[in-house]
Amino acid sequence: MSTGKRLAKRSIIGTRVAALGDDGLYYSGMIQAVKTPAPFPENNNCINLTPNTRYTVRFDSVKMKSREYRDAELIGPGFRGMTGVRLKEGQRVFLTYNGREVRADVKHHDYDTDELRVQVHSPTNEVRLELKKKLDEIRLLESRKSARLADVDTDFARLADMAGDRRRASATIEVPSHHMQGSRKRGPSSSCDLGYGERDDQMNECNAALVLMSLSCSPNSPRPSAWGGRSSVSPGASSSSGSSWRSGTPSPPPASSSFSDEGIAMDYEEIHPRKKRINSVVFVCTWRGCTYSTNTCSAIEAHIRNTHLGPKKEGDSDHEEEFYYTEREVAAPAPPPTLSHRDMCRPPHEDPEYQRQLVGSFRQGLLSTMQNGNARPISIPVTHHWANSHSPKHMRLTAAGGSPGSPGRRPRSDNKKCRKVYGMDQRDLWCTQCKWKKACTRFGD
DNA sequence: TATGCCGGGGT
DNA sequence: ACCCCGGCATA
Repeated sequence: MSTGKRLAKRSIIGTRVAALGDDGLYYSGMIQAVKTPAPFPENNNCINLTPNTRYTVRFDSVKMKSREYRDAELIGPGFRGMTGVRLKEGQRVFLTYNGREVRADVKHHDYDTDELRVQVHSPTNEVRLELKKKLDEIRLLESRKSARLADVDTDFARLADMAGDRRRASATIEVPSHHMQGSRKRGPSSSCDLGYGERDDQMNECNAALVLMSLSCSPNSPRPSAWGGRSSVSPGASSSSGSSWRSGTPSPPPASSSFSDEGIAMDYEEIHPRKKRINSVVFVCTWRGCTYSTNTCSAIEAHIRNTHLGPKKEGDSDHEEEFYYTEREVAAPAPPPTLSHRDMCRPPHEDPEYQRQLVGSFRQGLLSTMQNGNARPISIPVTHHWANSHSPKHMRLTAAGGSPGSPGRRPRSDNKKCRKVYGMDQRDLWCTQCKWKKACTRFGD
């Protein structure tokens, strides 16, 4: 279950970002690799604040070579926002116009007022209109959903396709929802052996799911045979929504932004037993009946393009391939001792755990200073807001460090919690989670 | 024993 | 999503 405490530590690999090219323009791409320099010893709080982490960015444009960047150089979810960014003339940007995302080119950027003149490529008429926009109204990354919608001319063709063959392929992204639908109860121990036998395709989906499950399980770990068991399957699996089932499913986000203020919090809890260590990524083709997998993104995209989608129209870079593969982290047989936590979590400033620690220490500092009677202004650490509606393609669910021996339950922290701080009589001051007897979100542990 | 919070249930 | 609570683990 998703509680405020249980926060996703997803890998940022696959996150879409924009980065500066040699010509001074920003280009979109995705994080392909993270290089963390020698980890600080025993810094296991996920606040490995080394500034030297390098992110390899693979650009969408084939003309651009992959390059390494520091996090401060990247623009995207988990990295810096648009504030302070200076855009040159000719910069390709995206903005919402008449309720849909449109492409535009920067004509002029006034660095003082952060106002831009942009020329919009309207999908519906050929007239190129110029708009004045504020910097925070524009994005460097296109949102996948809108991009498909905005791309009207190809979209109809695609819709037609969707009705036919290709739709079947997408159907593998969805999840069979029969007996679980509407029920909050966990399913029976095996979701594959009840009511599915008569339908081949559903069976295949189950098999595919099993394959994917086994891909993400360590060979040493117990097989996920007890699917209904307490910790094998996320409770989210019982939801009728397919996308929560397969976190890697690169389907477009249902809403423009699904991020809550509790962080980009997802159910990461107990998708797998906690002890699992994950150290490499494979890209698995999700095309129906295809089991192709490879370890490079470009290879899987080439496979999908060549084998399943067929040649693309020239100049068409809709990244349709992305819909037909998923990224899986594969567990290593032995835990790699060198892997830094940083590789598996978002940049520290975005990590809610880290933020909570900051807030927690801030609050406690505040309390103690108030008790000492010499309160002084304290600046609250603020993380910038990512205005782009784009959500990263691959939300990875990763096991937490978890206490050994007692999986599923974290040791009680000694920190003051709302109950202690405010007392029962000021219960209305408690954080919501405390009120609900959930893990306190106000005072970090 | 008091507290923290997980898991589950109700609306 | 929001709210409630039984019950377990732990300080």
